[in-house]
Amino acid sequence: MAGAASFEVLTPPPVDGSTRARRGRLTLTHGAVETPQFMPVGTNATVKALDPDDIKATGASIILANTYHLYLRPGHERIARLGGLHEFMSWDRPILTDSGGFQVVSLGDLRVVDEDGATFRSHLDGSLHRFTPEHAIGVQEALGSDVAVAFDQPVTPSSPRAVVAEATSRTHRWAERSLAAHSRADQALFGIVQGGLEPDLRADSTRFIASLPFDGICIGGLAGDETPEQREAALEVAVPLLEADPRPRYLMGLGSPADLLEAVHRGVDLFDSVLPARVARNGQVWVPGGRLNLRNQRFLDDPSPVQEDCPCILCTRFSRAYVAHLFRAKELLAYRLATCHNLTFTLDFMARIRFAIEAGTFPAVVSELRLRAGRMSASEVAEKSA
RNA sequence: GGGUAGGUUGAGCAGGUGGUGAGCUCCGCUGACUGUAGAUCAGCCGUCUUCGACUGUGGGGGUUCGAUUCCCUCCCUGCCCA
Repeated sequence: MAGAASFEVLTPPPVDGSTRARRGRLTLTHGAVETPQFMPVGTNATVKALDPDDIKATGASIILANTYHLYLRPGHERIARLGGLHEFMSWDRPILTDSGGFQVVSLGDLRVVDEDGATFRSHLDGSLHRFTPEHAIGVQEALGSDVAVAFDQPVTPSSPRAVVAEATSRTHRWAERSLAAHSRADQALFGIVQGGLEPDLRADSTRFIASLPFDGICIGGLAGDETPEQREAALEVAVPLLEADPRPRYLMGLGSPADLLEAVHRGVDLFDSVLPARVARNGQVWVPGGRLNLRNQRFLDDPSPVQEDCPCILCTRFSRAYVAHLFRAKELLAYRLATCHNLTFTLDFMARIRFAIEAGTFPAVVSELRLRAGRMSASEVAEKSA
């Protein structure tokens, strides 16, 4: 193992099997991350609309940046010359870089995958760029993130079994190459499990990735077009195989409070997603029990805060009416305020989860947390807990 | 007063020189968003009994089988000249 990360389970799951939720601490070069934890996404070395003080105020202890985007612009070598990613973006806490693997699926027609790597046509100017596992690791070492991630080939969860099988086995070969290419001693390296929604492929992939000396295990290829039930089933295949594994489990790409809760319940430690920030920029905010669309007419005359007990700048200083006005006027402050709120809500939700795990009350309060997250209706929660 | 260009669904426009104008962009309404090609996208946006029907091109009148189009008249607006 690279040795740049240590993970300690502070509160293991209860022996009665009522939950796999666990409380841990991941220590990285730039600081400790209390788990379960959510990582806001800052693809272009910025969490859109926020400055570093804003990000800290949300409670974030680690953020995610993107290898592919920063390679294209402004260039990883330039960032290295300028002192590395932390210095460049003035963020002194941990950073995890995604390898660019996600762009293999998200860029769709702009890329071609072969055994050696992926060729992208830049979404910025159409130029051609080649990503291999070795290159993705080299770029991440230049960026100097706390955690680098192996280059993988995710596929849409609903893909045919043959497609999933091929991408998964290729991801395994790329995992070994990523490990072999990695040399930076102050940077951890996580490997990525694939396997789609096929239980046997998911299990095989989990065993294979776990057999390699990574510092953490990413569960990839989800947060796509699968249903929550399918996703949870995939987790119930993968996580038990990692039960005795000493490393953190990171479910890539999840997002909504309800999804985070269900995944923690099934043993996941780390998350990232653009969802809270994107939803915020598009005018909607999370509140206990659901979400509000601030562009709705009814908020124009609403003097109340978005959420009574929220410590964020939006809720403590402004009314729903004000931010509703800002969204209509397309004022830049709207995006900042709403993003601050949704990230604060998400990170506060994770803090509540951690508190409950520590207190040993997590199984007892899952229903209450589901209600807060807004996935189930009040009656559904009552029914489930009855 | 004379000349001239115009008056199209909340706003701004397109189109239409005799054969059924509901087309665009804003605005407005609602929804979606999950390892960010996203401060984006989608649906709706005259009325109704909504797989359809009706109404609508400044007002009134005329010609015609049929008028947004041609004729008369009036009203309103911009610009130019007095």
